[in-house]
Amino acid sequence: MKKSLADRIEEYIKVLIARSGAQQIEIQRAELAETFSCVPSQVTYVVATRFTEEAGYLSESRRGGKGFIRISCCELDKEAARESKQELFIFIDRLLEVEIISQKEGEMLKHVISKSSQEVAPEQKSQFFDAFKFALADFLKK
Amino acid sequence: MKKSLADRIEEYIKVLIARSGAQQIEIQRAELAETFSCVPSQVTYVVATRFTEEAGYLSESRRGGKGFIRISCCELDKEAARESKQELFIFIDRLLEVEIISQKEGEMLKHVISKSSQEVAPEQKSQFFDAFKFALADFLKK
DNA sequence: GTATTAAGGTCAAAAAAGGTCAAAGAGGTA
DNA sequence: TACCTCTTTGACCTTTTTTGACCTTAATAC
Repeated sequence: MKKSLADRIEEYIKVLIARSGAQQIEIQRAELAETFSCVPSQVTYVVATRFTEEAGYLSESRRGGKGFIRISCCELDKEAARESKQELFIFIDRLLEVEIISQKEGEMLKHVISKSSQEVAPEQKSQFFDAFKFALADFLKK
Repeated sequence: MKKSLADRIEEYIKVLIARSGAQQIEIQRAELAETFSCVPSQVTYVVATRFTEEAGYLSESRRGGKGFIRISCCELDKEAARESKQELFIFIDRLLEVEIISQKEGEMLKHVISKSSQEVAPEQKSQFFDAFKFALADFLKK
């Protein structure tokens, strides 16, 4: 199969990560776009579709002067956190199925969990999600 | 990461604080600007955006002869967390009053917030509560 | 006391990134 | 062919940084 532009950019970024030794790299969106002679939003597309949390990556960015896109290849902590979060979401889905909570409540919980967990330090996320699940179960028991 | 001027000034100030041993330093705005060959207001910008209360700092200043900018690294984490949590709960109460959420939803939120926040590091609790409040507001807007 | 000088503050414009979203294109597949 | 999914593009938006002109306040000199 012929590689698409997106595929080639993805590969390039992966090489950068591998080379860096660290588990984190920073790229300039415009610069990378220049390298591949494409529009900057193409880079955004690649990062959004290929360097997802599901795929084991985390991406952050900053706009303005000396802005950047940081892609980190997450370690065990992050993997554990991902699993705990997923477990929690599955738990919520089950609560929905059996109608212990409403659709709206389920969405609300997922939303606030996702957003607020961003403020929790990586190494504590897993515990955080577990505690949330426990607290939710605990509450509903009553 | 390509550091912006603001980043470098921030770093420099943090080193000054670390070196000083004390939890308070005083800088001359013009002098610092000179060091980094930038306009003085750049220093004001850095102090205003990076050494905020939220970030655990307090800044004061005096104009005129013998003027200075004093930055103290405050130990108000706990107090801030307490306040943020209270603010969040008051927000939830208001949502209850105007019936945007149900009694059950309000209790559920408070319960999971209290329990899960126990897993969040002290210095991040305040941000966590704020983020939760924001996420909740954000969710309900939609 | 008043004038001068030596600080720091404000605010808005310009510049420098990255983000969003929808439309158009490409490639497969029933 | 019709349809669907993934990719590519571009116009427009938001955020963050940098700069500079102008304002305010405090100490000191007269």
